Amino acid sequence: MRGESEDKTTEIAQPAAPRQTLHQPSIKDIAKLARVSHPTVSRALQNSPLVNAATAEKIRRIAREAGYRPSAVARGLVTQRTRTIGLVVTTVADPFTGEVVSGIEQAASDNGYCVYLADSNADPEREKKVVQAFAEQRVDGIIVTSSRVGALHLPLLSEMGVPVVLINDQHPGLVAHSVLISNMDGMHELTEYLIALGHRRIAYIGDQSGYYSDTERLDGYQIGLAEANIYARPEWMVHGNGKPEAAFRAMEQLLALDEPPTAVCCYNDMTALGALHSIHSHGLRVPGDISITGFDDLFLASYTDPPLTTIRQPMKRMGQLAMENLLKLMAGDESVPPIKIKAEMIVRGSTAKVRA
Amino acid sequence: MRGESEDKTTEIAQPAAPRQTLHQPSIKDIAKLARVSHPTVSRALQNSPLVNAATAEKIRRIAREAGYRPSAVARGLVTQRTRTIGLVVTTVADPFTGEVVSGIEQAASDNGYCVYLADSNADPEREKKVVQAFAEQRVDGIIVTSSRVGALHLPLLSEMGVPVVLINDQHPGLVAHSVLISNMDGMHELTEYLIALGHRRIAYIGDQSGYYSDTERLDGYQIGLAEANIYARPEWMVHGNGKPEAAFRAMEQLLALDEPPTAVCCYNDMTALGALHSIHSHGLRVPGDISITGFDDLFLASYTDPPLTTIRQPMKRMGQLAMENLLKLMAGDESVPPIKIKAEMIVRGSTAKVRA
DNA sequence: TTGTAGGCGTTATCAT
DNA sequence: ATGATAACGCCTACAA
Repeated sequence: MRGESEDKTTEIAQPAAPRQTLHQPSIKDIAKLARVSHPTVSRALQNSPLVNAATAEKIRRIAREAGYRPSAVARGLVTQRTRTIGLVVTTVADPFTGEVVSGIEQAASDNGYCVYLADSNADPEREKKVVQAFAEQRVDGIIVTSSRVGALHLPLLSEMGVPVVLINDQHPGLVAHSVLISNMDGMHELTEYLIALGHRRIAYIGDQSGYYSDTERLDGYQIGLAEANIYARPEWMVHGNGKPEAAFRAMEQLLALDEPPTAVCCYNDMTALGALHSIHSHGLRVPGDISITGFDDLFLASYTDPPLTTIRQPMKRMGQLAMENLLKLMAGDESVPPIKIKAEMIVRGSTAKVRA
Repeated sequence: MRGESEDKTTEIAQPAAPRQTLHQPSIKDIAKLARVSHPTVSRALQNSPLVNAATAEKIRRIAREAGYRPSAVARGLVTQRTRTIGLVVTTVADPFTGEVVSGIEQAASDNGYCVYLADSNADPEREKKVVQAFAEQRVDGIIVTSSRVGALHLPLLSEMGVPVVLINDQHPGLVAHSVLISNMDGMHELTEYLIALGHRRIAYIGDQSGYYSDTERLDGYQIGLAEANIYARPEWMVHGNGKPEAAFRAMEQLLALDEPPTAVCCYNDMTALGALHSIHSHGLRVPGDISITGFDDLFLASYTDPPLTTIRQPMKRMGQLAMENLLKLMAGDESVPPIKIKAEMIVRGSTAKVRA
């Protein structure tokens, strides 16, 4: 039961007490309750050693009882650091991105950062808008995942003067601090594996052309073939867009060839999903008639029929690593190296020896 | 080519120009450049009619050229509105949640709101922490999706004094403004459909017990059976946890029965995925030997083998609706009704007439 | 150990 | 139509 008449000091003509709707209490309210000055409250709440232990404890108790929450916006204004990062993705409604975001969020939260999420929908205009929004929110850093338009706005990004980390960017080379998977090695390994299984007619269903990850994976595929002295016939290399529907159509093309491939490397698991569908719809069997490989090791790669041989990307971990890199950068560490993730092949049921 | 020597007015002994690292320009910098006062800049940038059209245009031009971005944090401090919402999910790395988040983000962004994303990992402690973080960020509103712990912290939420919208909450009834799917109707429809196909031994693989959506779906299933005068044998009703692994085990139980079911209603698509796996591993066929139904209509439901008969939840749309409701609430509209989404059955290949 | 006095970058309320 | 001036809630000197 604290007294009600304690504000004698400021009692003189309080100009009709603005009668606020009793919002969150401010630091001054707590100070008044604890009969100390606001700076003391501030110090106590930050566990500063410069404040008497007993009063500090008392202040903390009072603050707790009053449900006091320091305003991050006021703090941000004075400290010029918001402890906030911006995260821009092409779309969260994508299993790969979802995992990455989850890893980032966790690492951010563990380190006292809040994350703004923005979905660009792969639309350059939208991406531009969200970056500007982040600038206005005065985020301390930015992470961009799998951007297909990143290059366009890197000037805009750098102009903000905050560190930027890119994950699997499709137009790399412009920003130093990124996290990426070794696309070439991964696809190379898959191709070698298929060749070891006796395959000779091996096709590749890619992403849209012009993207970095597709180019790298295609390289890995071509190198694999070249090393085995197999001529990579142009009609073996077709394009999808990273989603099943387009991959379905691409696979149809391959099946229509005079000599269809006995194995198909797909740009990613989603592409493999579409390819599987096409093959099944022709009454053919995987891996009996055709072997299929994916890339990513999405959750669903274990649950396709048959389960996919693929390359694992540690998506959650990649998110964490990106955030950790960003933390270092925000702390002023200049020597943050880009991170290259090693590809790991996961062999499952979608690949087998070529039919005799 | 603007002159370099134009700040005559303030040239007198600028105290050694703090030599800031040339951060973002402030409204005062723009004011100085435009030779007006900051309030005028503020007005011009808000397209206030109270400012001369010509000078307004000039100010806007200068601001643009200087790359000026008004600080949302300073604005938030004075206006007491951050145009920011908090979004707490159990995990983004879940296709269902991903879609919902995407819908929310889009609607938020379209209305000038930024969204904080927090991943509670289904951990009550974490969920509590993120809500507190949101409180400190002074978000204008909060959306919680599929919370399994929501009930625990609703007091905490309401204490913040901002509107809260729940999506498919597992402990409803405590907050008025939510978006949810008609679980019972959906599962009822599926059950009726299976019965119409001649099935009599129909099982149900649920979520963990105690959750609202599971209870409702179980109800729909039981009512469906009851209406057909089929006794729902207790051993037909088993529990998973919404994920494939647990569903696999649950399905194993069902297959071990003396009289295994000829059809199985699964709590959701993920559960159906596990059930499919189990059935296939026994050399049985879907729908030849057993019919299977899912719930959600995730992307992958079209790509299982066979594709799943299921109930569509318009996830993205639900996210949009939730955000739109929140916008109304934040605007002070008291009469925002809860939204109940109608279930829509999608018939695909995983269901067929019972074997003769 | 504590209190007083700025100031962070806006918007809002007065004047003029 | 524009300019002073005062908040907003906090932190950081500096003073006591």
